[in-house]
Order: sequence, then structure tokens, then C-alpha cells
Amino acid sequence: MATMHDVARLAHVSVSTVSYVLTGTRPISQATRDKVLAAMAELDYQPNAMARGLASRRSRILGLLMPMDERGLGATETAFVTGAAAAASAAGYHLVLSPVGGGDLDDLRRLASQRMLDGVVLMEVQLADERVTVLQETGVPLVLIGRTGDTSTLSYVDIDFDQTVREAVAHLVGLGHRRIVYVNHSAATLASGYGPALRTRDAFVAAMTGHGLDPVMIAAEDSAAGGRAALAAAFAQAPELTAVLAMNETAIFGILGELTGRGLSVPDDVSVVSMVTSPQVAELATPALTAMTSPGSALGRIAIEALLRHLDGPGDHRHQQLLPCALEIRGSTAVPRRPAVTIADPPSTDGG
Amino acid sequence: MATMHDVARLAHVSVSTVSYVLTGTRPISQATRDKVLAAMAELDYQPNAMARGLASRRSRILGLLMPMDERGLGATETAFVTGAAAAASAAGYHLVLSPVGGGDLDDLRRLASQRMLDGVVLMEVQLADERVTVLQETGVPLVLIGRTGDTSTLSYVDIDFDQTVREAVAHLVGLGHRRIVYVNHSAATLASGYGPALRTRDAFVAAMTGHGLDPVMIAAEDSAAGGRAALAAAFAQAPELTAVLAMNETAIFGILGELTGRGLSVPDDVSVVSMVTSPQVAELATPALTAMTSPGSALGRIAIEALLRHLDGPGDHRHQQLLPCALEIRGSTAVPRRPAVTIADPPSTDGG
DNA sequence: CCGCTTCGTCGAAGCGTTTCGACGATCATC
DNA sequence: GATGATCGTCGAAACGCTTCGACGAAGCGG
Repeated sequence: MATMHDVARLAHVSVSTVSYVLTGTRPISQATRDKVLAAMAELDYQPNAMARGLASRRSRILGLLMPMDERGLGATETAFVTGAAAAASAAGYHLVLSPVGGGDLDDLRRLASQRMLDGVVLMEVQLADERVTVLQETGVPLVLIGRTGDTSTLSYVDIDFDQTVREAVAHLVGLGHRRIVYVNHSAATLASGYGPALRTRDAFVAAMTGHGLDPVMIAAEDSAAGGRAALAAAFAQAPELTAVLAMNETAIFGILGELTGRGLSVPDDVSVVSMVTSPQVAELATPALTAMTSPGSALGRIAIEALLRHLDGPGDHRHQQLLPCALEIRGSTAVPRRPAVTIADPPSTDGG
Repeated sequence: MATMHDVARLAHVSVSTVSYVLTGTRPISQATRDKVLAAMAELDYQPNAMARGLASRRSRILGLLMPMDERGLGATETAFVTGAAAAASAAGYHLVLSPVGGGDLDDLRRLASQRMLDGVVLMEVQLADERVTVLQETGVPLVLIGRTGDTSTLSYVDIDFDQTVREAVAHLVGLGHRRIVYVNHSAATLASGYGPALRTRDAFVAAMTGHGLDPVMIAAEDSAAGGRAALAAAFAQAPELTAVLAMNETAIFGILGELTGRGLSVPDDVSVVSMVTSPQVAELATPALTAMTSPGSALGRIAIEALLRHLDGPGDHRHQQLLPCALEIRGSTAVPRRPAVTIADPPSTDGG
């Protein structure tokens, strides 16, 4: 393994000159640069990342901290990752994903304190998230994908759930639906303070109320069985329902199965809209799902770009941005077959 | 940020003593050790990973190189990752995932040559894989999840596709099925030399022939539409089919949709077995799929353990191991309703 | 043609560890 | 009771790079 000394000797220059050629920190004449580059090529020189990191106090590595639960990464999360990796690579940084679990907060602290990561993007943030606290304590530059409850001091990129839910509801209402049920994540997930679940709940209530409609939300376990149970609960609470809006990508397959099982057709009897879903997943269902497509790779890219701005210089680089999901109409929504129930009285409050 | 010097000064010992306490390379008296540990705790000392890596020439970081395509990681791949991360963490190593795309071979070479990774696990290996060549050239210790065509010099862990297919076929034949169609990945994937697709193809032919049955294979695009088309093709080639064996996790949803669309019931009219599938995905379908469950986290763990053995000492640590998938019977397989066609004549050769 | 800046290069001092050789002190051995 | 081992500790030399201050050479205005 050739070192900088070898290159310097071969090119008849000093080590520092080689370093300047590599980093561009100081001007180097074209002639010298050529000699050095030739020597590097001849020796197949690769700078040692550790030495570079020690001397410069920057590792040129960015971390993407992703909790890996048993469910796996959907196409949505994968898009975050690829977007982020592309942005990092374009800036000459490596992006490494660290599969930090929920429990090992100490592990996280160690990782961040060892000065191995120049900056960190944290995914799947809870409203109250200890990991954020830990990372802030270590002083490592931090950008979130998602938001905590109190966002005042943090940089983040997140989906604009409010806008997304509003559009989804507007689509259904525009088709003539009046009785719309929202299938959210599980009660446990809601209780744990998972932002997307809570924000979409509130947005759904607001959107429905805005249309003078009654918001009915069901919490469903993240499984096909959970989806089936949720649909049963939905019919119990709102027998005349004609549309389902679902946040829960896993449960939605159970919902579809249960609808078919009850002899109901999608979209003629019941329309279904899937929220924050990738096209790939939407196409898995029969019929393909009308869905709110998440701005996956853009989220990842923007997060990395914001993080790089943190690193570049001092000063306040707080970046806070929300991106909406785009409505993509496929085969699972249509004008309802049953006559729409016109709501006369003010909305009751059985939602939630 | 406290350094080793600070700790040494506070504990009234030399830096080297602090280092020995940390690494355990030389014996240290209990009294001294206690003093040092107390000083570390007081200063909230964390060793600098770069400095440590430079001096010791090992980064204590292992890389898991995973191609990230647009489809995302299934629960199967996620299990690899979590298994690997747990094993690495248990050995005091960090595991970082690097989302290397297919194109950037140079990027890969750079990553490996920069002495930032002590070792590498490569996933999703093709039969002829340039990435393997590149990594071998850099001399970084390497373990594959999957296999290249020529495995003589490499360490790997892989699924025992032969055994897995044999069991799946045996299950169906045992139920009384005679006309079984295998839905593989796409023709393009097969042509690209994707090991699992090729190995299952051969294993299927062997297993069916072994039962005196006629092997029919269909290549399907990785999409729901591809699955639908594949089922149509299957009925064209084998109208009397009573069972489908599918490798293609994505297409299988299209297959199920198309079966329902044709008024056929699963499992009464047609049985379906999904190969190398996680329980989570199997449960998404209605009815839940009988599947060959992949030994996901075990694969990841074993790969890391083999890699660590490479690092520990010199000598030949080649590790080659195959793990079968386990048959998990759910609701998608049953005794066929139509009378089984008893095959009298030797199998013809319309398979593939 | 003198003093000033700018340009291109060099040498050396770190960066925070690990690790090697050395050296008293303690301990068992015959 | 001298003789080696062994134990516990220290000082110093790496590890391969970045970066700072310095300095000769060149270019410039007056």
C-alpha cells in the first residue's frame, strides 16, 4: 500500500505538495500537479482514510441512522436512502447506514462521540425522541427526516401530512364520497408518539370537518389481520362507508382481502386510497391503488444537503421543510355506487 | 473532547497505561485500572476512532455492501442486515451498510482501498460478479451472501436452493398435485446470471423429473402485472395446472389477483407456494401463503462470524455453507379439487 | 531599481492512538 | 541468596495525513 511519502519521493516533491494537490487547499503549478498525479497513478495510490480523518478532524462520512425493525424497509424508505446516498456521493462524502435499534442508546452515543461521523441524518423520529437528545448532547451535526414535537432548534425535512391528507380527502369528496374512514397505525404506535400517525389523525379530523363531514378513524395493527379487523370495526362504526383512507401500508392488504371476502368490490362499492405509498407497492394490489406517493428520494437528498451546509461553515443553518405527497390516481377509487348520504346535521364526535 | 492524555494526567499514569487498560493488551494492576477507569468516567472520555484506526491499522468497522434498487428491501434482506448487525455488535465491531449501486465500481474500489473497512460482506451476488473481482484485488477480507459461479477461493453463505425447491415440490406432490408450474424471476434477470433464479430453475427441473413429472417454468417480470401475465402464460402452457410455485415475491401478488379474476379459488382450485419469503410478506396475502421461509438473520450472522474469523488470524478461514429454507404451511396449499392427472408416459421437455 | 505583494513549494509540528523496548520490582527456583 | 522469569509501568517512536509558518522567486507600481 503506497503512502504519500512514496508519491512525494517518486514525484520529487515534498509530502505537503502532494497533499495540496489532493485537497486543493493551496495553489500548485500545473507542471508539479502533473508530476504528482502521474506518480499517484503509477503507484496506484489511495489516501488512507483514517490518517486523513485524524489529521483533518473530518471523516468525510455521513451517517444515516435507520431503525431496522422486523418489517423491513418499504420502497419508500429505500428511496430516502438512495436519494441521500446520491447527494452525499456527489459532495464527495460517503454515506453509511447504521441500523441502530431502539434500545441501544449507549451504542448510539458511542457511535456519535467517536468522531467517526461528520454528521448524522436520523430517520423515523418520534415526537419525543431520546435519540435526538443523545445526538444533540454529543454535538454532532444533525438533520431529521421527520419531526419531534418541539422543532425549534432542529433541522428537519418531513412529509407535509396536513396537505397530503387534505388532498386525499378532497379527491374522495370530489368523487362524491361522504362517509370516509381513516385507517391509521396501531393504538400502540399512536400512544408511542409516532409523528406521522398523530399528524395524519389531526389532519384527517381537520379535513373532514372542513368538508362538514364526520371523521371516523380506526387504529389498525401493522399486519394483514390488523387490516381485516380494522375494516370490520369500520363497518361497525360507519355501516354506510364508501371509502377507506389508509396510512398503514401493511394493513391495507388485509383491508382489501376483507372487502373481497364480504363480496364488496373495489372501487365500485368501496374506494380505497393509500397514503405515503410508493408506486411499487401500490401496483401490488388488485386493482392497483390510488395513492399519495411519497417524495422519497427528494427527502433524502434535501436532508443530506442541509447537513452538508451545517458542516461547511459556522452560523445558523437551520433548515426546516415540508414536502407533500403527490396524488396518483389508479384503479382503487371511483364514484361511489351507493347514493351519497347528504349530511344535514353538524358532525358528531365519534372519530378517533 | 477529552483525550487519552487528559485521562493519563488525571489518573497520574502514562498514556500507554491508559491504552493498555482500554485494550487489555498487557496486564494492569487492579488499583491502576480503577484509577484509570475513574478518570475516564469523570472526563466522559471516548476514544477517537480515527486515531485508534490509524495506529492499530484496524478500523473495527465492517461493511455490508447492499445494492439498493428501486424495489426496496424485503423483510428477507432486512433480516440479513439485523442478523449481521447483531453479530458485529456482539464482537465489538460496527456494521455499516453501504448502498453501492451497480455502476460505481470505482466507488467500490475506493471504499475498499481506503482502509476504512476491516472486512466486507457482499450481498446479492451474481454468478459472474465484477464487484467480487474488484474487492479481491483490493485484498480486503470478503464474505459473500450468495455465490458466484466459481466459488473455489471464496467464503460464502447462501440459501440451499436445491433443498428448498425439493421440499416445496415434495409438499405439493404429497398433497396430490401433478401439474406444477414454477414462476421464476424475469428472463432478463435469468440472463444477467442471477444465481438464485438459475439455481432454483435447475433444482425445479431436477425435483420434478425426480417425481416423474414435467417441469414447466415461466419467467415473470418483478411486478404485479408480470405475475398476471405469467399466470396467463402458465395456463396456456399447462391448462390443467393445479399448483404454482413462485420465486418472485412481487409477481406473486399479481398471480393471486389473476387467479381470483379467473374465478379460481386458492387453495381449492390452485395451490400456491411462495419461495424464500418472510412470514410478514406471506401473511399479507389472502389466504396467507404457504411459503419456504428464508433463514434471514442466520445468514447475516454466519456471514459476519466467518468474516471475523478471517480477521482474527492468518491461515485459511474459508467458510462455505448452505442453509435451507423452512416450509411453513399456511392457507394457500391444499389437496387439489380436480382429479390428479396420473402421468403414465415419460416426461416431455416443454419446460422452461 | 527598490520595496511589496503574490505564488509555489518546503519542512516540521501536530492529530490521538497503539505498540515496542526497557526497566525496576516482585516472585518462584534450585 | 544469586538467577532468571514475570509483572506492571513508562517513554518514545510510529501510523499517514493536514496545515501552519517560512522563504525564495517572480511580478508590480512608482
